[in-house]
Amino acid sequence: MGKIQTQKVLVVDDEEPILELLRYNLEKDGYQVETAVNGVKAIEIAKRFLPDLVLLDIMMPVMDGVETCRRIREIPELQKTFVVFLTARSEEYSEVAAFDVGADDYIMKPIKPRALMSRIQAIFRRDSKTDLPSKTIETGDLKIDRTSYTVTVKGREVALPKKEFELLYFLARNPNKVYSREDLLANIWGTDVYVVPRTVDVHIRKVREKVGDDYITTVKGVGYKFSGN
Amino acid sequence: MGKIQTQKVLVVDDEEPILELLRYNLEKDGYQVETAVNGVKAIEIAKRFLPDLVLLDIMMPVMDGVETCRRIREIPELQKTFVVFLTARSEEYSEVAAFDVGADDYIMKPIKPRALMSRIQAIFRRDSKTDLPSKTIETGDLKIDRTSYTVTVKGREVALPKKEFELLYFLARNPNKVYSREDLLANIWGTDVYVVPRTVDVHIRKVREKVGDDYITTVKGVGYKFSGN
DNA sequence: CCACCACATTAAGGAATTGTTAAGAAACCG
DNA sequence: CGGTTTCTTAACAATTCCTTAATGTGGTGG
Repeated sequence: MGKIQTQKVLVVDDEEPILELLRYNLEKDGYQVETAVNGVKAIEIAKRFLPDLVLLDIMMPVMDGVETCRRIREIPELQKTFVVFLTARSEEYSEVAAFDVGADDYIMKPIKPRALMSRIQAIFRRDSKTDLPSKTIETGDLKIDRTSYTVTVKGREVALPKKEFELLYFLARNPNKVYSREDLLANIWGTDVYVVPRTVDVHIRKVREKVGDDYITTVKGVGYKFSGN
Repeated sequence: MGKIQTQKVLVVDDEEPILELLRYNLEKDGYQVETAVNGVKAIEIAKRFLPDLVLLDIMMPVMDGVETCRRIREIPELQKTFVVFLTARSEEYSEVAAFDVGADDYIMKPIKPRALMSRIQAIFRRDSKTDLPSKTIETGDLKIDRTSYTVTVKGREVALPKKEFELLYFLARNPNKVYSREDLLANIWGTDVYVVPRTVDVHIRKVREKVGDDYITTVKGVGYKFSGN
């Protein structure tokens, strides 16, 4: 496994054990690692270390991950740097918010090292940032804009509440893929909260009410999917 | 509610109240549960019980969780078993060691039963995803896509109800192999429900009605087979 | 040629799943 | 704090799907 890597990774988290866990696994895979315990120090280190990838905890004292990411994005030398968020809760910062400040990926804690490493490899593999997830998804006469949490249907703009938006956004990211209620709960609500699966139905209905019945299809006994026409 | 689960869970913790709490919640959700109060007994029980998941307290007398996990990983029959650590906040330092011996996840104490159950579901769901065989089958002008639960015949997309889809998908996975009605019932309906074998005929007919008569062939006195042209 | 057998087809009742609504709880916002 | 929006849950309605049994069809051997 001793692949020769020259990639530089900066890990930012306020919890010492997490830093060690990540450093241990990254170095084992041959990455060059630096760590920082808050956003301010991260910026400092980033300027001289010029990492290829920053792993950034969203919840931190002094300067949180979102703000740190925004500052990193302003540094000319770091234009090509990847930023990946680490987050414990789906409630406080959503995937949508993370992408909005220029994150390249979004990983939920608890961190499973093997899964994380394969995600990181995947990020480096798409070396050009051309295939960044775009800020909007467009199919037919539906436009989903994650910066404003709005959806435009046939030119008519509709504002969706958070859960409804994320539901539609999640389904639309993988058109035609069927997700069970449990899949949707795990991905949108997170695994740390429990809500009854039928709650999904209600949100589905509200989304349909607002954007029309033509986009989300029910697959009985299985789940829901987005049908790009 | 009473979904039939056959998943086996071994809970290992030195605190009796924790064991009871977990047993109660797991059994309520239909899991088959065994418990052990230390690592040595856990290994013993695991060898004969062959659990699908082990919930393992990190801090235990006699043999701690990390060592127990290492031993479990050495047992050939338990290669596919998930190991999830239970850990209190103050014990976070052990994460590195925990993942290094092959843990699949960790859950923080104090345990919130509903969140725990949702995490456990997520773990098993992840598993069932990975061992699914190739998601789409293509032969001639028929395409069967398990991701979207749709079948495409000569470019025309048809939606099949669950049982019909499963039936077609199952037959198509082994073209030209003849399955008796009993085989099909056992594999698609499962062994714990009884339906009369002729029910299969009705489903076969409905599938033919939707995708055409050219794909499923009747072998008189034996059963049905998928004929890849 | 007819009786029998296996499968095909149909229709109807019941089972299971999803749609819809409303009400209370929780989060949000001045 | 109020007032408002959003989220969750539970109840009931609507719908789809599954199963069964009854009847139809074609082939086959006596």
